[in-house]
Amino acid sequence: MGSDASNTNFVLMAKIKVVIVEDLAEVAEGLTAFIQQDEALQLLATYRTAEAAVLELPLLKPDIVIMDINLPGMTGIECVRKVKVLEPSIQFMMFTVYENNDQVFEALKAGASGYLLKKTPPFQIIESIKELQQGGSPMSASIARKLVTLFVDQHTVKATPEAAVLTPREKEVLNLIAKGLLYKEIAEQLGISFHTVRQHIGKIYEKLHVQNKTEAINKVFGNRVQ
Amino acid sequence: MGSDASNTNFVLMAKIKVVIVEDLAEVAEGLTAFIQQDEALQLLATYRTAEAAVLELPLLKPDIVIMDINLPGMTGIECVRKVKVLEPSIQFMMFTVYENNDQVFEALKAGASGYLLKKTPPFQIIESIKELQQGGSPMSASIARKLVTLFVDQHTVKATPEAAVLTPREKEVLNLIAKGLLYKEIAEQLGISFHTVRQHIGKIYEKLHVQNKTEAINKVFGNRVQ
DNA sequence: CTTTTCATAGGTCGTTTTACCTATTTCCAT
DNA sequence: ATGGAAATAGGTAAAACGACCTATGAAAAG
Repeated sequence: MGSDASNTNFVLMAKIKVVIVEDLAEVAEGLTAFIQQDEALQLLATYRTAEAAVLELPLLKPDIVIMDINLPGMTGIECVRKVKVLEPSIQFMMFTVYENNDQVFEALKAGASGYLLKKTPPFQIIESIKELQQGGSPMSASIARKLVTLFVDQHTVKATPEAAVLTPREKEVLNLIAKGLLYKEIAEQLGISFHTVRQHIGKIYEKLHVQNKTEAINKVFGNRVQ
Repeated sequence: MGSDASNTNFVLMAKIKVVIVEDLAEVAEGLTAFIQQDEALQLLATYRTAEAAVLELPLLKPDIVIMDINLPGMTGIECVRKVKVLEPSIQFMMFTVYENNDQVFEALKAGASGYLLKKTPPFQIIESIKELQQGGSPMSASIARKLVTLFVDQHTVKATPEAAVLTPREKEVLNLIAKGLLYKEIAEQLGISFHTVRQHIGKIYEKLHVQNKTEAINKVFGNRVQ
């Protein structure tokens, strides 16, 4: 490996192969300039649409793709999803002006690993490309906060007004519901009657303002489904 | 607000009040130097132990605490947990050489918002303090990757042998079940009949070897209950 | 060209869940 | 000691669910 680097003793490793997918010419040109300035990076191509990228990326097999989200036609997120199943080794860095919660989470689920805002200073963009190549998930601090908040919400029994009202016994019952037990099984496990279980569950639903098991579980344990 | 900045037209906002909790003298001194060099930051104090910090932080009320994790006696994580309940407005930046998964997640659950590795270059540490103050969650790219990986694992239908058997339509139905929708609501949403929904769900249960909604959700999405 | 799978639609029947009631005992706080 | 909530137990009835069937058209696999 590294035979293409034999004519220079400066670059010891192969250059990081980068592709840009961005419809705005100015943004694409700006990125291009920064990338071309860096010895460790090699810009392979720039696409204006997700449709073009979907066709070409699996053939080009770059290391890193800088992907705009709001593209005409297919979104950048959809593009990541499609390419990622074909070539999971390609790393995607989302690049957008917006920091909409759902977009962030959708992009990550689609297979993106990095998420930068367009206001990120150029030197940090370059730095982030290298971090992404090394297996990191570089992201703007405000984006990271969204992930942290979600994580914390999911791993703490919510201290929301609603959940806080549940009595210890009710929380106990709710935990057993979440395990998938039937009313009669919960009754047996807790050594109380079937009717009492129903009574507890009714109170839980009332306090949480929900109508069924699944909603209650989603409400008290962080909701992991969109 | 800002009366203490009236004698200079350079600093428009109050300085960011920083505290360091770190037992290693060299590390603490290094951090101190960087912080004191920056006009926007003000170092209030440095503590050598978590025990001392727990007592003093609620009184000092700094904006930001740079917190080492591996302290003698009480850990930095435990310290964050204790102080955070008393003064939730204090923002904690974990600062450690290790990037152990559990430690990262425990620190975030305890209430930390930022997480830097000690190898982070000084200018980035300073930058991160400011980002934390502005409500972001600055973290090293490798730390962020841990969060992203966990998030993706939790929000994708598991690649278990069982779940892999589900058809695209079945996965779609399962996602709607997980949201707490009724059969008739799923039918409406997908534009198919109530009977077809039952048919899909029956097949899902059969393939997953489960008997009801909750078990199916627990099986395919990571188990949220202990 | 046949077989299988998928997605669709339907029926029946028993079980489970949920809503809406009443009621008793205990314990805690005013 | 009285009022309130928590935990217990029960009844009734409707809605939702799940098991077990059949069946058809399209698409994929053989």
